[in-house]
Amino acid sequence: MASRLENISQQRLDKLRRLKENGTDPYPHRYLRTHTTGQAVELLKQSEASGNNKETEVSIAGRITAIRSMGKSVFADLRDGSGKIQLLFQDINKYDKDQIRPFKDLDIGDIIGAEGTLLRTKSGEPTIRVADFTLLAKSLKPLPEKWHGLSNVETRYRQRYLDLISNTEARETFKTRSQVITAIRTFLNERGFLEVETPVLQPSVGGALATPFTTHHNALDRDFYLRIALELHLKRLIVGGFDKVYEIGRIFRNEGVSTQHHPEFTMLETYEAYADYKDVMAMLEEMVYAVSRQVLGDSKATAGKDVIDFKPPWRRISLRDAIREHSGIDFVEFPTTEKLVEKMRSLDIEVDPKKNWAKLVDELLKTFVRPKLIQPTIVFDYPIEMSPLAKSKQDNEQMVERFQAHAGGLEIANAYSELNDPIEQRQRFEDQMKERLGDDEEEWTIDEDFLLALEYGMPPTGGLGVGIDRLVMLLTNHQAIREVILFPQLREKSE
RNA sequence: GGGCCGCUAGCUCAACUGGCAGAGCAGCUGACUCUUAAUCAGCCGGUUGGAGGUUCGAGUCCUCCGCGGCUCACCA
Repeated sequence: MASRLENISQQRLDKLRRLKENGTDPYPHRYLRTHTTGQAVELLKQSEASGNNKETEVSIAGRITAIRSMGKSVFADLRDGSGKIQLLFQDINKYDKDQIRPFKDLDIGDIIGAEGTLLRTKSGEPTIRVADFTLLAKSLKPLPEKWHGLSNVETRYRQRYLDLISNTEARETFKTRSQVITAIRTFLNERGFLEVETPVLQPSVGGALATPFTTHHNALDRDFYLRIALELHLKRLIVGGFDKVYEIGRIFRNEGVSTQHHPEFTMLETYEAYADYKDVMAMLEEMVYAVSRQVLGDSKATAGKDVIDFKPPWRRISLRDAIREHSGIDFVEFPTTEKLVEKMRSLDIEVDPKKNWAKLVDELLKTFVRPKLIQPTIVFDYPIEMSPLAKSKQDNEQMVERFQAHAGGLEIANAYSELNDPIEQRQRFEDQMKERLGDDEEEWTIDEDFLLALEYGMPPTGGLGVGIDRLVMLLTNHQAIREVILFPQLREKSE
């Protein structure tokens, strides 16, 4: 027995065959439209405002999303990238004979071009009275339900095009995402930053502590890693004399997937010579504020039950004070792993015995502090163990000039005064490798070329990393990173 | 990887403590010249994610598997 989908597809294939037999090309090459639907609606408003009673002729093109047949008159909704407009096929019997057959074979989902005159129906709907139309692409599959749209999460991700056709909210989210990136580029370009592109395939990974993806280059017969950060190459460019650089690029981390993590995501990193982390704080505030106003038209964004206001200045609190405030633990009083573990256990906090002191501090931040940071908050001054690429504070060798910005309970930015002492940098890399991989230097992957670059001299520099996906989540009120990634990674579905 | 939840027509959803798998939309046929979730009449449409099991009888209970969601773990 044929399924319903097979029936529908067969019917549409029959229509396709009929159209071809009658000389209609169901997939022609181009169509000359004079207006988008949005422009057509605007044009109608203008001519109404000017009292111009002459009927304006337009041609538009898009997908038919609804058909309402009234007998001799038929209404249809047509949507393009700018919006939608209603079509009126009035007294279809008056159409040319060779148009009637194609008209009868039109389906919801087909893409057509239509020309005609603008009018407003008595219920006020902007409409084009269609004089002639052209089939531009025959659709062979039924669209999701018109009223509820497509709600199955898995299908929305696997067939994002259906999500975009059916769900206004999805369209808006990804338009916003695009606008956010444009606004960031505008902001940075106006400040004299140079946008650059650096390698995705790298012989050694650095700039973050994350598990990389590995791949293989056949001709060179060697393995490469997909980058886990942009940092080390951008700082080479600072060495090279580009004083302000940025990159907006995809990075890859071979780690767990969650509502806040995705194996490939988009990072903005900026580096500015002769600046320090305080300059970066100010720039970040201004940038997010500018982006919010440009994209949302407001400094405030709704995030679940909260309203986040990005207007500077943001609250600033040291990591030590933040953890003390929210967990009651002053980590300065517990300067060793043993003492900190003891203190945490005394407060009934479960402690992973594999974690070192820095990781425990990080856990305190993630568990007790971050979820509370709804309004934009800059948490600054981190222990040196957590930050191998950051410059230590002048008055305290154990702390570095680093901050993370949080909003809506998410970490949205990480920044520091860049360590530019090549000897100290090498030492920090080696300490880090020992910590992670032990004394077996064969296992270490240290970016020697980066260290070499530092030896030529890098100016004092302020660096910044912003998770674009998370920023977009905040600005579009989404709680899952997959909602702001067009084609999220999913397991293959076997038949 | 662990825990919990989910998967029924193309889409959105029903189906009591195990008892004939149903509706709306979409589609097809017909009526209707300003409709807009059009309306009205009729019709078509199912491997209930997959494989086993229990039972007279399984969408429903059990086991295994697949995919997804949430959550924990992981995560600079």
